[in-house]
Amino acid sequence: MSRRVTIADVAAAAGVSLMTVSRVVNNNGPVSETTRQRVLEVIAELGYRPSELARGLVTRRTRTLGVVVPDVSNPFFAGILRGVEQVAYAQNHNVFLCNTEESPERELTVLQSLEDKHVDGLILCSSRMEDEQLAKVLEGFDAVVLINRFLHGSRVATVLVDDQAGGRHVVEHLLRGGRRRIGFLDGPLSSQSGRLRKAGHRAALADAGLSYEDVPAIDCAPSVSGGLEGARRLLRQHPDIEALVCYNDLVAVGALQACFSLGRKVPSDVAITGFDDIELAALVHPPLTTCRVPRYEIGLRAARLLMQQIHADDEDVEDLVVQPELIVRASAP
Amino acid sequence: MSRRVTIADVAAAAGVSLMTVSRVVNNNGPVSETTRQRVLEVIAELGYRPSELARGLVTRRTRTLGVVVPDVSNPFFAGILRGVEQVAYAQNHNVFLCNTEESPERELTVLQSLEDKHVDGLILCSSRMEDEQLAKVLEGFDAVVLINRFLHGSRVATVLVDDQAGGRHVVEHLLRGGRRRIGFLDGPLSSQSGRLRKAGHRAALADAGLSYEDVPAIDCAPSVSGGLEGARRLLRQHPDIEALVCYNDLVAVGALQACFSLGRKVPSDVAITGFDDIELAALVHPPLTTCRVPRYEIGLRAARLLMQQIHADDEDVEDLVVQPELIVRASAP
DNA sequence: TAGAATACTGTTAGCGCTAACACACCGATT
DNA sequence: AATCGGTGTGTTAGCGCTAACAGTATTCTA
Repeated sequence: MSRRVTIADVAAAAGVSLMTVSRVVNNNGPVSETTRQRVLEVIAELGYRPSELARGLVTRRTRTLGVVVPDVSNPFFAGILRGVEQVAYAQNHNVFLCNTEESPERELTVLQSLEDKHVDGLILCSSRMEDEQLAKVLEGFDAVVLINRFLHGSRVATVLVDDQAGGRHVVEHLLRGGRRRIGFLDGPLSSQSGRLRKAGHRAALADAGLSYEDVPAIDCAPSVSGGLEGARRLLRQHPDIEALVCYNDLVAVGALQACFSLGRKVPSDVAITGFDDIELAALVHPPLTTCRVPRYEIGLRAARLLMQQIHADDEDVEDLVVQPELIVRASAP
Repeated sequence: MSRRVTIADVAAAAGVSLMTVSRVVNNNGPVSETTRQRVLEVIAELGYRPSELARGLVTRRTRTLGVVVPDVSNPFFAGILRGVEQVAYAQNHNVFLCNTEESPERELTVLQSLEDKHVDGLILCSSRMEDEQLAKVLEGFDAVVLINRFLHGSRVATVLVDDQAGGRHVVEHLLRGGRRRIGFLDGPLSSQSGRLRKAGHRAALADAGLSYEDVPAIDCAPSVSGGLEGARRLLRQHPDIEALVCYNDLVAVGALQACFSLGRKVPSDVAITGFDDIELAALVHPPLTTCRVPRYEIGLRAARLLMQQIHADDEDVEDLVVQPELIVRASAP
């Protein structure tokens, strides 16, 4: 790479001062039409492009966002990231991506490095840090949006999924289909989403005059094998189950495999529902009825919220709750 | 955000010059042990962190990489990205992610913006740009690694998948299993990977004394529906087919569905193979025999190659060919 | 026609940092 | 005693850019 063309080169070649070039480039301040044309010509000729580094140092705007996720190769976060990058691109910003790999130490490290790089804003997904430490680190940023993480006692914009409504949709759908004896594969106890979805299940049952007390329910790992084992146990303990509500699509795929190995037909013997609507959900046999969490849209809206904060003068902070959508397929028609 | 602590604040508080602080921070140049300790104390007390922006401007190193992919939400690219970020993190670099959404114009735009941001190196996946234009744009970067794209007549480091070997593995495996009458769902004609895999198929058949001429083969879209349609047509035209070799796992899933709807048992009537080993491959029924493309590892190795270039003085450029691995599952035992 | 407003351009300073050099001080060498 | 080389520190300049102010020349107002 030969030396980059600088604003000084352009100024010299066009026979004007640095500021005149700067004014043309940034399109602010008055410049006569003839001068502007001459400068633009020289710029095109030399292929001048302003250094964002130097610019950022003086303007304190880097046109740069940070996105921190546990793991990009998780389709959920990849979808969010794509949404964020879409908005960033449309507004001439670039996106730093950082994986935390679920480690709070790494999370802290990457947040600091993003601060050192002077990002204009930060989108932090599913933070695993303690409230107090998180609040402190976030002070280093001008604009922040949290996704899937509520920070108590702090005015930070937040985007959340309405898991409770999603849980309710799923159960109501099964009840409408005439299934009364419903079993639950609840996923890991530690999951906040799981607890919220469970609350939604309970509410739907209560509305239908059913109690949650004697309902067959079991925790399981949020994976295919977790669903397989869990469903086997549940179906053996409660052979009268007509439907299985699963924590997410992976668990539901496991449940599907369990039904297959136990000779239970899906959906005629047992209906199955998942959650998230990952690609896989539509591709297994039978395809899964599930609750779609609009990950791309979450990314879009979080990024828009962030850009709003970046450009706004006031400190007002908006929150957002995204509604999941019931997707009916053959596993629970 | 209150004003950041600068090196001047530290220098003043410690009663030394800026350079002494700089020397302590960067651990270069001689500093007496007592001074070093005092400076370190002040740094810790004030919470000073050097501005990467200012540093980058003068050192011409931003500790920043760019990764350009068609679409992060494609698991293949997400896996690569994760590998790259892993290496970057380990070496204190940050990663700019850019999606091109398959648009050459957008690709050009993001490449320019990465140049403007002074990235130390670039990893470009599956570039859709013309050779000539690409070569020109890449001149703006000190270090470049291309993934899944060969650039003729230019010395650019490249990481490629050995698709031909992969294609060969798959067919050889089927032949070993005694299947002689093999059908091919070749994917889109435009795919370079597809052509290479096809060459591998042909070589394996030739080695077994079989000609490729009268072999049932058909192009199809690289998707589930493409595979479904293609397999239906192929199986109807050639009812004696014992195995289907599919362009990728999605096509294979479609083929699986086609066999199911035609009442052909997999693998007893028809064996099926995919390519890529996406998550889905292990989760359908029966699970797919496929060829694993190690996307995470590709990311790792591309990033290491890039870091090597960044730190090396010479202009030497290494290439890399990654071997796909045959994964045998129930769809073609 | 004086004075003010406007349009255009230039100069200066500085964002936060480090490279390069300058300098003072020490003990060791000739 | 003069010279050398090392060690620790400071000073200066400048990376590439823009904010803020300072001119000019021109036009407008009363």
